[in-house]
Amino acid sequence: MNIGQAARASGVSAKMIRYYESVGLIAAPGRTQANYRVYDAADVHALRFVRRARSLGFSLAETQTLLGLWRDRARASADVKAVATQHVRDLEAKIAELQAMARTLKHLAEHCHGDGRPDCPILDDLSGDGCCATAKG
Amino acid sequence: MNIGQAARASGVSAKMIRYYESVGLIAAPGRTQANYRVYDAADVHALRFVRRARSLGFSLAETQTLLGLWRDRARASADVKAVATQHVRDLEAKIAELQAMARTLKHLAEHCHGDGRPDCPILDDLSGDGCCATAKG
DNA sequence: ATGGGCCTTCCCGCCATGGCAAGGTCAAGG
DNA sequence: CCTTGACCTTGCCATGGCGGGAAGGCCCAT
Repeated sequence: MNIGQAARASGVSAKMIRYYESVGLIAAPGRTQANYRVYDAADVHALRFVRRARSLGFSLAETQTLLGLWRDRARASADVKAVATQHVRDLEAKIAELQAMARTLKHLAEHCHGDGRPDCPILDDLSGDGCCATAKG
Repeated sequence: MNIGQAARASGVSAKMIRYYESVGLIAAPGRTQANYRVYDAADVHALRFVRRARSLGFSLAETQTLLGLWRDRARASADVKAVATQHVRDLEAKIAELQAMARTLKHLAEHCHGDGRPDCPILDDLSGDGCCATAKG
């Protein structure tokens, strides 16, 4: 199986497969005499694992850890759970951060006329003038 | 006012001030004979504006737009509001994406024993095996 | 033998920022 | 005057995950 077929079978682009190999996330596969990479079903399975982990927002480093645990039949599920719950905490921290931005901005936008006049509480807030309707915090 | 003083006064690092100048976000300031950048209070005000916009998650491009509107006394507040509400939509889309990840992961983690046994629904999900049955690898 | 589709490596771009290095400048103190 | 140390200058490298593209090799069908 060439890299293109593995890419189509796994949903990971050929470019990314090479990249994952280069950073040590997946092992270097065998090569043909013409130096083409050769993949098998297990490789495709691992690539799909990576794709799914990435789609859940795990970094490549975390994905590498998970891949290691996946391959380790003697793993403790607690180790997997620790990675997952830490990532949930990271996600929730990021969500809270974005929500704070959105909340502030929505509040400011609500108080903006949104017409042809130049007066704008959004710009007032950004400029730090603290003029009329600044909603900080 | 040298760049270091402007950095301390604005909360934007000297490195970033130079970067913002290089990408055209802020205008190139005057220089001393020794080629040192010279800033005044208005520059610091603009830098604080940028810092606040960045802290609300606006990209540099959006920040540039907002800076232009800020400086344009004939602006229509509708233009500002449009940038802000679009950004709110972007933020909310990102939030929804992260929440979907967190939801899935929390669900999986809840069903993981988290003990010394190797069986783990998180890995099962990532490996695409399906839900609970296959513990073979 | 030629065309096209695949493969290879290598480099550049994104975004926003930090870090480091080599050199110039300035003010204070010995 | 000279040193010291804090500051400034430019420039390059790195991050994280990709995408794009160039230049060249390989394979298969016509």
